[in-house]
Amino acid sequence: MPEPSLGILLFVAHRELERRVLDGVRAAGFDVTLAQSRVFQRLDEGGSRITHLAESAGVTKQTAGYLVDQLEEAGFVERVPDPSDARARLVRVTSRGREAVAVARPIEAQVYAEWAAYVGVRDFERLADTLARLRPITDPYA
Amino acid sequence: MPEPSLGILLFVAHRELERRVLDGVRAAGFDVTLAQSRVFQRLDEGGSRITHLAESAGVTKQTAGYLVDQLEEAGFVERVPDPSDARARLVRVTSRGREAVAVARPIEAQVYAEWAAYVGVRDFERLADTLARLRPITDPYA
DNA sequence: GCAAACTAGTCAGAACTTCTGACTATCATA
DNA sequence: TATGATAGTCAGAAGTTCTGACTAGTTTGC
Repeated sequence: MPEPSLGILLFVAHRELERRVLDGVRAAGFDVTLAQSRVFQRLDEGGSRITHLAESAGVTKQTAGYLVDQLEEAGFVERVPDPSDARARLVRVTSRGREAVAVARPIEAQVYAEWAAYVGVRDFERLADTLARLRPITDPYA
Repeated sequence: MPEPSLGILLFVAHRELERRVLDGVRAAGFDVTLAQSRVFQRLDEGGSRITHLAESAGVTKQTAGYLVDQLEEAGFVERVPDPSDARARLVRVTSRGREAVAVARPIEAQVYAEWAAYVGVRDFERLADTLARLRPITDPYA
């Protein structure tokens, strides 16, 4: 058992990355909360259903619906009918949402660059690769 | 920029580990919430101050105090005076708290074993090692 | 076809978590 | 010993998430 536990290490790394990106996006004038960003991040290019977003983000569909309401009101996403199923609606990123992504990406890349410089590019890439290979068993709703 | 992003990979790995351990601890009859467990995990052997717990868990000290109240009521921790500072009190794990830890540890180890088997022991150990080396810049309150 | 079971999403209400701001008690310092 | 800093709590509000019940639309099996 490593000390500190791998759990804490995963947690603090994720929290730091999330904090940096969210701070930057907010500083650029996009008013997003942590919970909103976690749903927003998981939107697929072609749009996602609420139920899928909920599973993917690990919250109930009521919660996902509530957060999508907020994102919609802020103009970051829109709901459109799902042509393949009249019960469902697709949540899609709007152009304003894409502007926020355009701010977030370079900040994320900057953090990765700092981490890679700190532990070495090779080890950083191995870290990302191993986590990606682990994903099938860590994220059943990938 | 990897796809999916490293942020999501860190998140899902942490969430899966946390879920497994928390499910197991609850199944053993210890009624703990996610927020409580996150504070509890960060207790030092000799006891921790509320302010330190708050910084380490990334919440305000009011929130940490509130969660410690709950943990105290459930019997997992106790508050004792800090001999070195009469303003402060130390939050310490009780014997009941230690029982919960005794349930959590093997579950955690089991998850690690599964992950190591899935990606290979060497890569798993590298993952843990790289995250540990990254910690100084991901966790200023280590 | 059509009734039964299932799925997508919402509504209502409660519980939990977290925050801001203000406050008391104690400590450190000059 | 006055001044500013620190540990922690209290009060109140906001944000997040849950359980349970519900409507509308889809799929399946007879």
